[in-house]
Amino acid sequence: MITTKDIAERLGLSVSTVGRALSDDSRISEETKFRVRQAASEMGYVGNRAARMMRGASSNVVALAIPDIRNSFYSTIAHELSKNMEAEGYQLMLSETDDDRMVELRHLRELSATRVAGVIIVPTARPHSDSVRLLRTMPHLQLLRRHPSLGSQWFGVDDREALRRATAHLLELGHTRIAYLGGPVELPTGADRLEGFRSALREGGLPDDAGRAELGPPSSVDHGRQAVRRLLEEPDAPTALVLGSIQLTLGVLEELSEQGVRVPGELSVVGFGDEPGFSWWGPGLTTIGLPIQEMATGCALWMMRRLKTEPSNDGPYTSVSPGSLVLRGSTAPPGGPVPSRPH
Amino acid sequence: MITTKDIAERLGLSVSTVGRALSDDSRISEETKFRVRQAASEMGYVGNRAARMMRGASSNVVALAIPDIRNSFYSTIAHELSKNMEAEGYQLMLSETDDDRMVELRHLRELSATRVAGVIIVPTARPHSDSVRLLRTMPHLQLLRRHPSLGSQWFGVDDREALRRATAHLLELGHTRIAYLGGPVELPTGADRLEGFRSALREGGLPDDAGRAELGPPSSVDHGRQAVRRLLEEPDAPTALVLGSIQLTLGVLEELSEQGVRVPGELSVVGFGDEPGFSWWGPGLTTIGLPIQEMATGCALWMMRRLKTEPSNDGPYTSVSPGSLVLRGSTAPPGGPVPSRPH
DNA sequence: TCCAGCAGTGCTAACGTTAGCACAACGGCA
DNA sequence: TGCCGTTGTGCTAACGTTAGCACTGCTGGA
Repeated sequence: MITTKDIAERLGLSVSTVGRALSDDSRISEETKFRVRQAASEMGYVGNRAARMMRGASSNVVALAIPDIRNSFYSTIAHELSKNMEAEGYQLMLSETDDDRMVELRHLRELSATRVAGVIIVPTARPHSDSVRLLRTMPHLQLLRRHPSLGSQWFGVDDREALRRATAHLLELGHTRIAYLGGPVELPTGADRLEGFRSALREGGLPDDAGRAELGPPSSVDHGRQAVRRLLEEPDAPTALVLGSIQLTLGVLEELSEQGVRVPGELSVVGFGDEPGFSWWGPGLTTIGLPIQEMATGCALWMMRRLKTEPSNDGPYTSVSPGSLVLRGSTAPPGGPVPSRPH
Repeated sequence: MITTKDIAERLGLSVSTVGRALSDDSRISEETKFRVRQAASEMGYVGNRAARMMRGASSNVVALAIPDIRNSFYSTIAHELSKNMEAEGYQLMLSETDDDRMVELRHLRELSATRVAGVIIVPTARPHSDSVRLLRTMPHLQLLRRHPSLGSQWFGVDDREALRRATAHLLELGHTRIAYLGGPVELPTGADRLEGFRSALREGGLPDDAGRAELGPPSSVDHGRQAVRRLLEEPDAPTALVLGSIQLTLGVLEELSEQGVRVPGELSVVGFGDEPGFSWWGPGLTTIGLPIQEMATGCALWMMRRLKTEPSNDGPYTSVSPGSLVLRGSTAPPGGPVPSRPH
């Protein structure tokens, strides 16, 4: 690797002069600057960031710690972050935790050793105490999920309200046997979504046991398939289903397609998220649309500002809207399809 | 940040001893090692990788440079890479090029400055000469697309064969007016896929102008919608359509759904890739399934081996199978649906 | 008794870059 | 002529870590 020393030797200058010429220091003559830049370019010089960091410069890397990049939820976030940060000269480190606290810890250890400038994290259900300790030593921002012992900086969706609205929509259509299928309550988002579902039922004046809630092990496509299969086999099967995760939604849709369940005739369905295929699934999936892009952009901008200015302006919690319910054909009054189909 | 010096001062030792204790040097007494480790843990010491790198250690970061992480093609690759590398203690840097050679160049400059251990890249159509120069200074591996002036290490799909098979399938069903909708020929993959389409037509004994090929600007969902709309409005509209990109496929499916085109009655369709929604689209989408996961794993293993051993064992090109055609309901003889539906 | 060998530790330099200070050469002004 | 400020450059130290070498006691054999 070419260093400033190599350039200095070739031009008969000192490393200081070369360094200053490359950083466009006003004390260096234009002629010298030109010669240095010329030589640097010819020799393919690329500054060593590790050495700069040792002189106190901070790294230009921000890490994104998420469960699984294949989840389009997270890939959208990664994309928005990357785009916004590239413009500012920052790089994105990707850490997949697989929702495993030990993997999360191993990643955070590495990130800490690399002295990343900041971390944007979707924490696991119960992060290891060392993870918490490590995170506290670096600028960090929680995304979607919020763990109490971490910093108060958080960006996310109003999960409770989102599920309340989705459930309320089904109640308005006249459903009284509604099931909810969501992720584990151990996750803050899982708990919030369940609570949104329950509060809608209460507001609708339904008895506590009217709504069935099936909460999962870590959300997965397979779990969605199995859960909906069990649900439909029960004697008093629900007439409507609300979902609380993208992965579960994907599984449920596949299973319903395969089994040929009539939607919304036999079952009304409200999905979670708005993936490419949701609009063309069966009669079109009514779903909870989330403002992922806005959230990710907000996240990126917050982090960029945080890294450029002093950490004094730490505001309180930040949250974005609960998104909006995207109405398509998969929801109707119980039993019958809608009298006059919309759209 | 805590350094070895801080630990040394607290214990009344020298930095050398502390450093050696932490790296489990055999010359240090067990008692000292214990005390050092204890103190390090208490004080929250995390080694500074930048300093280690200055002493010749290589970084533990491998970069993945891809057009867009939102494309599930690439997010699957990122996931597999991340998973395989985490096990070996490597981190993944994500660089989105947006298929823009200048963005690609900016990223490569940063990666070079960070002294990443290696780069796995899906190059843009015509990388900047500086990009080529930079890549040559680091261990790199081309993915999917292959640029001639870069190293010979490549992992990818047999695009030509994949499209040849897909087209042959339509020919076997009796179609004679087949359209191909793919990405720009400037991309090696675009050219290969088009060539596969054409060669199938030739083998089928069709005249050169039998197959219409519509090649796009950078593949996008919108372009897919518009292109298929134009195609169907033409006087001598094709009876079958083969697609050459995931994004285009998504756009085409949306448009066909909206317009209510009867598939496979009016039009037979073969998609590209196998996304979650493809199986439940209309009659089920016949599509070109790609062995993305295997490819990504192979890629990760190659890079890990390359970084651990001397770069002597550089084999020649590596390629994986062209995948397999997933037969579903969207293809049938021209005009009529299949007599006896499979499955 | 003397020295070799060993265990355990410290000193120092080096990695590449940058910032503070020093210094040389020069022109202008009193 | 002497002094000062300016311009352009060099010297040196520092960042945190590690590896080579040196040093100090101590044990054991000749």
